[in-house]
Amino acid sequence: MIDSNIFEKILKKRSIFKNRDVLRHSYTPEYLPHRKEQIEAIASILLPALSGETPSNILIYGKTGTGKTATVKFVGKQLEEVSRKMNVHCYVHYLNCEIIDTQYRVLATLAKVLGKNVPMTGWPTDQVYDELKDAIDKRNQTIIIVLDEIDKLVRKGDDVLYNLSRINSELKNARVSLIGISNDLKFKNFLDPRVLSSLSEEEIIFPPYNATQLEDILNQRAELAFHEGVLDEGVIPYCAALAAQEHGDARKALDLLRISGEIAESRDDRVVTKEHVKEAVRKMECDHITEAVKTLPNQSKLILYSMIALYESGRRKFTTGEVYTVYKSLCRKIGMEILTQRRVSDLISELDMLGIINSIVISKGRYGRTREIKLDIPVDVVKEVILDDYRFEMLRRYEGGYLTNSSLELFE
DNA sequence: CCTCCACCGGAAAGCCGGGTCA
DNA sequence: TGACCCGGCTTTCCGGTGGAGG
Repeated sequence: MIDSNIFEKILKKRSIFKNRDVLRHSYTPEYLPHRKEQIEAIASILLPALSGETPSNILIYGKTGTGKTATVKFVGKQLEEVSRKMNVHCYVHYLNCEIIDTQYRVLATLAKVLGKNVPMTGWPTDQVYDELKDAIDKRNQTIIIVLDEIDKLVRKGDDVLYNLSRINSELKNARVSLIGISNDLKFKNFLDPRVLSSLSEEEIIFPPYNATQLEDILNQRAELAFHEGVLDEGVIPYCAALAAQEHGDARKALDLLRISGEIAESRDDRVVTKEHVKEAVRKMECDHITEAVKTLPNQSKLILYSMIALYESGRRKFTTGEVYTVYKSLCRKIGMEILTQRRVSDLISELDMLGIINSIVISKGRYGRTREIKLDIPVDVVKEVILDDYRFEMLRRYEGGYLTNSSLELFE
């Protein structure tokens, strides 16, 4: 065929996405479907900011992908817009505490944003605090500080929250109010009661989206993200249904849609179908597991590897004891320290919690009570991930032979 | 109905690296 | 700087247990 005009080829390839960034979580859309109630609630709490009063602090809860961050950013943007028109000094500063995760960094970052020159390390904390106070108080303004993933901050002590929550009493001209966002309801328990009561003057809960709501969200984004007609009908409801089954996680739904599109694109398909979505689900699961396995501690990796060894010798179910015997012999072969069975048992339950393996405690009557372990993961992928670790390089030498010699006969 | 297997899983103490404070 | 503390990981010890087989 001579239809090999290079531009035509590229154009064809481009035919799926109009703008794929719309499907990323960093994107804040023009309007947020099904969050009217929360938007209005936040807006009415922040309203006093426009008339020079201090808005109440807000604590926001909700699982991942329920639109907390997007909503807050959205309302914040609108507030800044109006205040500019009204000639009021009112600013919203957003911090993600997963990245900025210590008292010092929070204060320093804020001070920097407000135009102070504070080094990111080195100063005593209270000096930074004073600088920050100074920066805030230099004119009549309202500063709203958004602390996303605030639970991450609390784990390392709640001094910042304590300081920030009473900063108002030390200011003459300016006002500060806080918005904390968390997906962990339990984090309140770790908080000093005084901080908690000041922080949670208002509480707003973001419920998970249901399938129909997710569908609306996806439709809205898909219109911007995809060229017309590339989505097979049923793709969006399918993605929505899958995500709704989990936690009503919009982030997941969007990921699903984007990855489906990417898969279709990479195969030069013109239309995204349900099949692509199914493929995307598989890919996401696989990526998730690979990631989890990569970050596993060494001992857990070796335990998992022992299970894979058993699996490859044809076994589909195994007990703690069997895994332990194989594990011990592998430890000896590669000269790793051998943990006790008690500990290994704990590590096995950890693997179970992570969803890498499936285990249940069953009783086999006379033959004891034990955990029955099953692997339902892409074994060869996981195996490669483990062997990729340089510390397990030497395991490759035993490939295929590890069970025939010493360990297998142990449980004959 | 009792036994007894092969492990479960709680409690507590030890070890270790890192951080804090006088 | 050394005494001390903290939290995570691991070991030790041990009581507990569902159900096949007698």
